[in-house]
This record gives sequence, C-alpha cells and structure tokens, in this order.
Amino acid sequence: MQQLDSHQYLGVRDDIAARIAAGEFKPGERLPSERQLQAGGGVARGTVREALFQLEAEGVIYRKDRSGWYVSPPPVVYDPTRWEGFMSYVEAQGRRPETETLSKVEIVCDGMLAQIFSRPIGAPMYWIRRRRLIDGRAVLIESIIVDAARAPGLIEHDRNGSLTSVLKTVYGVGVARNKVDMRPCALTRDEAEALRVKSGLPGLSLVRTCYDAQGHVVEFDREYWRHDALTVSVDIRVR
Amino acid sequence: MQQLDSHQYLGVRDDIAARIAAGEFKPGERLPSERQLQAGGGVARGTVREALFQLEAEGVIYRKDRSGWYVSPPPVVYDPTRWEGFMSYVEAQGRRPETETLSKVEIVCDGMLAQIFSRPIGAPMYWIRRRRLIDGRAVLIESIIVDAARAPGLIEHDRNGSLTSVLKTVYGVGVARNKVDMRPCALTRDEAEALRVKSGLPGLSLVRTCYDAQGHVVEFDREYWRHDALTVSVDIRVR
DNA sequence: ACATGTACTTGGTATAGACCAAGTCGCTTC
DNA sequence: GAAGCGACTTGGTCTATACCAAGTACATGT
Repeated sequence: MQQLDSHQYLGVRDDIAARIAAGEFKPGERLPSERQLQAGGGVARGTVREALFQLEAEGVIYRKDRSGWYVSPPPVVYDPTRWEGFMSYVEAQGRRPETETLSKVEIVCDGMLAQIFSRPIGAPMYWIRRRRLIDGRAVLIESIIVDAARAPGLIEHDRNGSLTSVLKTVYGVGVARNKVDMRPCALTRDEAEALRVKSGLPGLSLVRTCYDAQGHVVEFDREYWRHDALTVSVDIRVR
Repeated sequence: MQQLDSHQYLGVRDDIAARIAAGEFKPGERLPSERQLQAGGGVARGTVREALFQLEAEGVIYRKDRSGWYVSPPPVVYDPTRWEGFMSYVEAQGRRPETETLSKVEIVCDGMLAQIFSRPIGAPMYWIRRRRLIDGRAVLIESIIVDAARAPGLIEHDRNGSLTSVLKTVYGVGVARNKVDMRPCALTRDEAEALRVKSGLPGLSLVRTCYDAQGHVVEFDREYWRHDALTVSVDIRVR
C-alpha cells in the first residue's frame, strides 16, 4: 500500500520518531500526552494514535496503561543455544534482570504432557509460572513444566534464579539438547494481562524442550516475549 | 489491561473467530465486508475494525488492500539449521512456493559489507532482491549479497531457484556454518510495499550470514517475513 | 478472445466528540 | 513519615460521519 507523503499519520510518526532520534526523548522517558501531541500537530487524536501504533509496532515506543507512551530501551540479545539462563545473560548486557514467580504447583501429567515427556498420564509434574523483567519492565512470562520424578522437591529449591542450574547442581540433571520453536504471535488474554500490555500486542512465542544425554525430556518451557524486548541470535553448523 | 467481557470489540473478535473455527470461513476465503459485519453486530465500523486488527495480530486473518479480509492459511515451519532452501521445504509441506526476482545488480562493497565479508571496499558484489510467495500470497522479501569473486557470473545462473545449490554445484562453494539473527519487527516502507501490506504490520526480520569451511562469508541474506506465515524451529546441541 | 472503460464496493484515512476506568499526584489526616 | 482520600490526567473504547483511492465486476467495443 502506497506510503507517499500523503497520510498525515505517517508524517506525525516521522515527526515523533525524529524527535526521539534527536534525543529530545530518551529511552525510558515519557512522551507528551496524546492530547498534547495532537495540539502540537493540528490533527485529530485518532491520527496521533495511529502514528503511535506505528511506532509501537516498530518497537520504538511502548505504552503503560493510562500512564503514557514511553521510549523503548534497546532489546536484549538472546541465544537459545547458550544455556546460561535469563539472569546471567541480561546482566552480561548491562541490564537489570528480575524474576517474579507467579505460581508454582504440582500437577498431574495430562495427555499432551504425557506425549512430550514420554511419561504416563497422571505422573506428578511441577508447573512454574514466572514473570521476568528488564530494568523494571516486564518483558516475558514463562510457563515451565518439569518432571517431578527427576527433581523431587524442586519447587522448594527454586529461588527465582536459574532453574537449569538448580537441576544440574542439586539433581545432577543436565541438558544436552535443546529444541526451540519460535513464532511471532499476539499476546492475548492471560499473557497480555501478566505483562500489563494491551491484548493484541505483537509478541514472540518461544517454546523450548530440553533433553538430557539419554534423550529424555527434562524441561518444557513456553515463553511469551514482548516483541520489542529481544533479538534472537543463533549460530549453527549446517546439517 | 483487563479483558473482562466488557469491550465490545473483543466480543466481535470472538464472534468472528468462532465462525472461522466453525468452518463458516475457510483458509483463503474472504470474510464479509466490514460494513456487513457491522450491520450484523449492531456496532460502529471502527469497533469492527478493532476486532479485525486483533485477529490480524493473532495471525488468524490477513487483508488484501481494498479487497477484503481473508482467513490465514497455516504457517510453514522453517528450520534455519537445515539448508534446503525455500522452494524445497515449502513444497515438502504441501504448499506451492514461488519466487520472483525483483532486481539483481552488481554493486561495490561499502563499509558495512566490507566488514561482514572481510573484503576491501570497492570489491564487486552481487545484490539480489526477491519476493517469495506461498500459495500465491507474498510472504517474504529478501535481499541477498554474494561476493562476486566467489561466484563470477552468478546473476546469469540464478533462475529463481535455490541460490545455495547454484553456489555449490556451479561454483563449488559450500556452506558450513550459518548465523541467524531473528527479531520481531514492523514491516515498513519498502518491505510493506513489496509485500503489499500496510506499513506497520508486524513481521519477522531474519538476517542470515553463511560461512564456508574456512570461515569466509559466502552469502549475506536479510529476510522480512509476514508474521503469520512461519514458525521457526531450531534443534540444537547445547554448548 | 481480449483489451478498455465505467459503475460500484472495499478498505484506508481522518475528524469530532463522548464517556469510562485506571493511573497519577498532591493534600489531608492520622 | 505513612496511609488514605480525592481531584485530575491519561490512555482506552465507542459512535457517527465523511471522503478517497485502489480494487472488483461487468458491460462494452474492437
């Protein structure tokens, strides 16, 4: 669809983007309110919002509900082949990581999990839900399933740190292979609420299945990231 | 932000989603026009559009400019570690791949490319731009850079097929390592126009650097995908 | 058969106004 | 100083309307 210099909202977009690029608004800072931006440009509020949505989709700005629009900080780089855990690689990039455990419960293996873990239906499993933050901003929520038989009492040991290091040091369960599925998605309902974003915001869904040396599934992890919070980088030998 | 059953547009969204799930509209089919959907639900057109945007973000539907809204076909699975090329893996999944070459020209190496390829500035390079389609729908555009010294006359050989296989069979240049960067992004300006989508639609940016056995860069490839067209799946041994 | 033109439909953009609920922030009270 | 309250601001939702340009479908002319 043509983006000639018609379309006011693209003009407004460029205007705001230029002001951000010029350093008038810095990462983490709040933009003027929609009604102020509107007055400055002599356009309707809907048009200003259209421009803001563009910039949001581009990852340039993000919103806090009923608080305002903010300039996005740079994304973190994530390498699924490195198995360090969120806390360490975020810190290594000079950012401040945090983890909040939303829930941790023991569940029983249902049909889907039975297939993934090759365990009988009804076998005990741990289910941990966490929210992770960078520099105080919620960037992802994750849902982790671990076979309780492999790590009895795991949910007592978990202290918002690296689950994989707990599995290795406490239970001697190491990860040898890693299957990662990535898919652009929309953050809906639960995810959107947990990340405090508007339902429908684009995100990245990341499903990781971790295997030990014997090929047994150790951990099954489903993550939902804000789309503007990360870059995925994979370095591999070609098969 | 709360998604109680207030919010008409979520109700409209659910209604349309249910009709799609029920098979009333099948993949590739066109939905009723916005004005028809509006009349059916007794809501303003803006509200209907809000619901359609949600479904678009979720990858359930997509739009053809001024033609209508269509039900999305399922995404293809893409494994960056497998080096088969678009044509073969799309076909293997029972879909119809097409490639259109938008341009192929010889350029000279600039600063950025010099760094990537470890070649002197001014060295000749080939630059190929392509659009690729699945079942007649444009799903990605790519921009490929190849060192002309490694593959003299390459742009004559290229027939919209697998470039990598041409490199291997004609020039004996094989790919041994593969670095892939992925990042959710917005499709803007050029990409949006080439894919005939609205600027700002979420997409996936995929940058691939291919190395030969000696560690030299063979090919540098930047792809922009529609967000609803693919799932990335990586299977790796942990370092 | 194949262009060509034209009437019509469609989504895209834009305006203006309204109301709401969740934040923010300063003031008061304990 | 902390807690609570209330006025105010902010983005979120919704309506109604208007016009445009690109796409579609169909009749027409060659």
